[in-house]
Formats: sequence, structure tokens, C-alpha cells
Amino acid sequence: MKIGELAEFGGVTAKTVRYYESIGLMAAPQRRANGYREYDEEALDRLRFIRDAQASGLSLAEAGEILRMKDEGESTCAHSRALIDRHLADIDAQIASLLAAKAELTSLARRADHLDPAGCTDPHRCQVLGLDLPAHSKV
Amino acid sequence: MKIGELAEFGGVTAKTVRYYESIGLMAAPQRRANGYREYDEEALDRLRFIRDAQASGLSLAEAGEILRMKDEGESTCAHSRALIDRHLADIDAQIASLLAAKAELTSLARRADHLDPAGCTDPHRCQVLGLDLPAHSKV
DNA sequence: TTCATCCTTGCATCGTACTGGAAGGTTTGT
DNA sequence: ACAAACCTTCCAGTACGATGCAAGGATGAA
Repeated sequence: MKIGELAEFGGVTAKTVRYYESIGLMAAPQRRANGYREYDEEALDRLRFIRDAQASGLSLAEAGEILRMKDEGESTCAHSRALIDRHLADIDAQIASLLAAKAELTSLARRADHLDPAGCTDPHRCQVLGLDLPAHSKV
Repeated sequence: MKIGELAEFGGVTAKTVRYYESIGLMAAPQRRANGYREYDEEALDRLRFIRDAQASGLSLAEAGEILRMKDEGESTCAHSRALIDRHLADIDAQIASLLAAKAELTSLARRADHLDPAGCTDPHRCQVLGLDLPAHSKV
């Protein structure tokens, strides 16, 4: 398949795929006679793995380490185990922290529910999303 | 307390606290006669909230929105609710994705356990963490 | 007193992960 | 035939969240 198709199936842009290739995360694929990149299913699996890893808070470099582990057969020595264990610990910590945040946001939401929303009729009251941080911020 | 103390209690650097002030996330505090910033417990609470929010995957801008919501009494109108609900949905999605990643990493770890680690005596076999991505990557 | 350690400001730089745009070639549909 | 949509390379720019450093002033202990 062509890069645009791969990108669409993988949920990224073609640009991103080329970027991943440029940093060594995706192998340079075969080229068609016209110079177009030609990808197979394996490339799609790899791309999806990268997105999954990323969605779990791993950096691209970390996703790359794990992929290289797979690529190199199963040379899973102490180093590799340490890497995996570290990420598992990270993930557990992240889950715990997300649950805490969820509780916090839920209580904020509950408080919102119990308050009279009448004030919202005045547009000047509802500026929570007015985004007036002085510098950088742009939400 | 002084900025360094605040920073230490909050688990960040003084530099970061000044940065938060510069983007409007932390209010500019009182100054001592000598120009030093003087913080109270409330500032520490706020700083900790920011770290918690951040640990949960919220951006600083998003943490700022929630803090402003609190600051402005409870002007929790539909907009605010939408913001909170969106983050709750995000958090649920993140938790799901972390659990998936955990399963993936766990199976990788199990595979590692079941393989003979004898190969590790050869230093050339254990290059998983050798980090030889062509460009940017530096882990 | 001296020295380390803290504080001040301000500007520059960094890493991560893209994203945009120029300038051009190819494919596909009508 | 021709336009829209897709592909190529390369270089520049963006956003976020800091971090580094310079140059100077303040504090605290030996």
C-alpha cells in the first residue's frame, strides 16, 4: 500500500510516517518504479504498535527500543527486562494518577451540578474558557 | 516560604515556579523587602494541584482552566461542564489505553522470562539498549 | 570577612513530536 | 486533456514545558 493508505489505516498522516522513517522508527520501505514508498501489513502493525505505545505514555524513542527488542529476535537479557519493568511500573503509576485525577474532576463536576446554573444566562459570567493567560497559552 | 522551599515541597524547581508565574498559572506573590517572593500554603496547594493535573495528562493550559474555574467561585456553566466531561472522557480513554499497553508489555516480559538468558553473557547479543537510531534519538 | 548558597531578571536554548510549505513529479477520474 | 489528489525531497517553523546561563544582589554560617 502507499504511504497515504498506510497513514490512514494507522491513524496518522503521511508526513508523520516519513518522520518516523527519518528517525529510524519505521524501516525505509521498498519503492515502486515511480519512487513511491510501498508498505506491507507488517509496516501497518508496526505503525499501530507505535501509536499504542505512544498512547500509553511511552516516547517514540522508548517505543523504538521495544521494537528493536522484537526485531532482534528475543535477546531479552537483564537490560531489556529492566526496561520493561520500568515501563510497567511507570504505567501503574500513571494509572494510579489518572484515577486520582478522575476522582478530582468528578468531584468538581458534581459540585457544578449542584450549583444553580442560572448565572450562565449572563455571558460575562461564563468566561471559564475565555483563555486569557498572558503568554503562550492557546487552548 | 521562599521560592526554593516552595519548589522543593512541590517537587519542582524554583525556575519552574517562576515559569508558572510567567504564564499566569501561579499568581505573582507578595515580595519581601529584599525582593524575594514570599509564598503561603495556598500557593503550595496550587502548585501541587498543577503537578497532579499534569501527572494525569492535562496540559498546563488545561490545569489553568480548572484553577480559574475554582478561582472564580463556582461559575460552573455548561462550558465548564463540557470541559470537565471532556477531560473525564480523555482520562477514561487513557486508562483503557494504559491497560492495553500494560498487557502488551506484560506479555513481552513473560516471553523474556521464558527464554534462556544464557546468551546475555556475550556482550554483542545484548545490544537492545544500544541506542543507534540514526537521527535525533538520544535515550 | 569570606564563601557557599540562595535570590533577582532576562534572554537563549533544548527535546519531543510533529507540521507547513515550496517545488516538482505521478496517478486517477471525467 | 486536464484538474484534483497524491507522491517526492528538503528545509523551516511550531507548541509545550521547561532549562541554562549571565550578571548581579542577599543571606547565613565558620
